[in-house]
Amino acid sequence: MDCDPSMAEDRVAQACLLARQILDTEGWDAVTMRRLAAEMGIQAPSLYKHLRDKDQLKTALVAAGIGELGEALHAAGPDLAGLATAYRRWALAQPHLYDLATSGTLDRARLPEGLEDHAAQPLLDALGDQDRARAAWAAAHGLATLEISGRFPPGADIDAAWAAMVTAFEARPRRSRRA
Amino acid sequence: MDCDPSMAEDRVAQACLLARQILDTEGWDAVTMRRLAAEMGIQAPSLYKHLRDKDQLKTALVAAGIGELGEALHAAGPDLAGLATAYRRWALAQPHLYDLATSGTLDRARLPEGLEDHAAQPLLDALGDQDRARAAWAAAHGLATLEISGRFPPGADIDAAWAAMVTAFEARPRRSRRA
DNA sequence: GTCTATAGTGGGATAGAC
DNA sequence: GTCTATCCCACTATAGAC
Repeated sequence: MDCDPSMAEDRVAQACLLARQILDTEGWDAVTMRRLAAEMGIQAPSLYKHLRDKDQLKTALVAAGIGELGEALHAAGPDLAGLATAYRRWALAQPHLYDLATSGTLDRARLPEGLEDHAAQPLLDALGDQDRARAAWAAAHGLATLEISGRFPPGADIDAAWAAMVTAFEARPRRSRRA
Repeated sequence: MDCDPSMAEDRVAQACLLARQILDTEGWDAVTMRRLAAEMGIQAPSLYKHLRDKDQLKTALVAAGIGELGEALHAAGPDLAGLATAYRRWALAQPHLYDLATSGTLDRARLPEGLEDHAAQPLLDALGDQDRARAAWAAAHGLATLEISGRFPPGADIDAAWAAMVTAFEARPRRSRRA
């Protein structure tokens, strides 16, 4: 299942797009089957003729989020500073989808094969090896989530924190990267 | 309000300790007013003679979490590697409390004054300036949350990712730290 | 494919008697 | 400070008629 707008006459795609809309503006808790149905002009139980359960919807949104974030990174160019900016910008532009896609457990079996790897590829290319790439990904994720949830203290210079993260990971590690 | 065990005859402290216990073993969703009351041997409505609402309980647990994490960092010694290890160990030892204390919005007005600053002090000392300290804190937070929620791919070397983070932040930045 | 009706579950919180 | 009785809310999901 996906949320392709081109097939919006399909009830499934319609529900998915609507869910995305509600998610973006009000968060996942606001996405209920009753509300989806109401806004589609049908009764809630009728949704279950099209969707197996609510989790199917969630999975589709998570996949869309990971995919879009990956596209943003692929479009950003190879240097770490640009990747960080792209990552941050995408996360802040749709904070609820970012949270949904990156928090909590992930049922990899229900996601498209290779989706995560493809999204992470630009970071791997920029950092040189898996371990540094994972550390940098985690750093970006930490900064993004803390910024989204307003966890930095009121006067904090968040731009500078992102810049410090980029600086830290730009320096080559002591031992040369694996051949 | 706090969760001091020494005053466990107090209903408030009793509820708080019990909540902590349930949180640690089953997560925040398992902490319900009904269940707390049941395990205390009273009826749910009676809880509201002692607690204003459920959020009061949550705030106390969040404060306890931040405080304990801070203690772990203060006990760890000054070097970044040791701090990272202490951070990771504490987070993994009580993942549910860690999540509760670090995810979602934080109502600073209801937290003890200076609690966060005190907890963050060791990182500030180790990193030299606020921006690097915030970046490193975010990196540790990202690694911890991703590890707790099982977000790293099955074969990932998580130890190595933590080590790469420490290495990245150990190098001094290009410009000398502010005098 | 839609409807009505409803099951089943869970939650937070309040009123008022004792 | 405890109780009983309840209210309110919300949700996912199913059964069966049309």
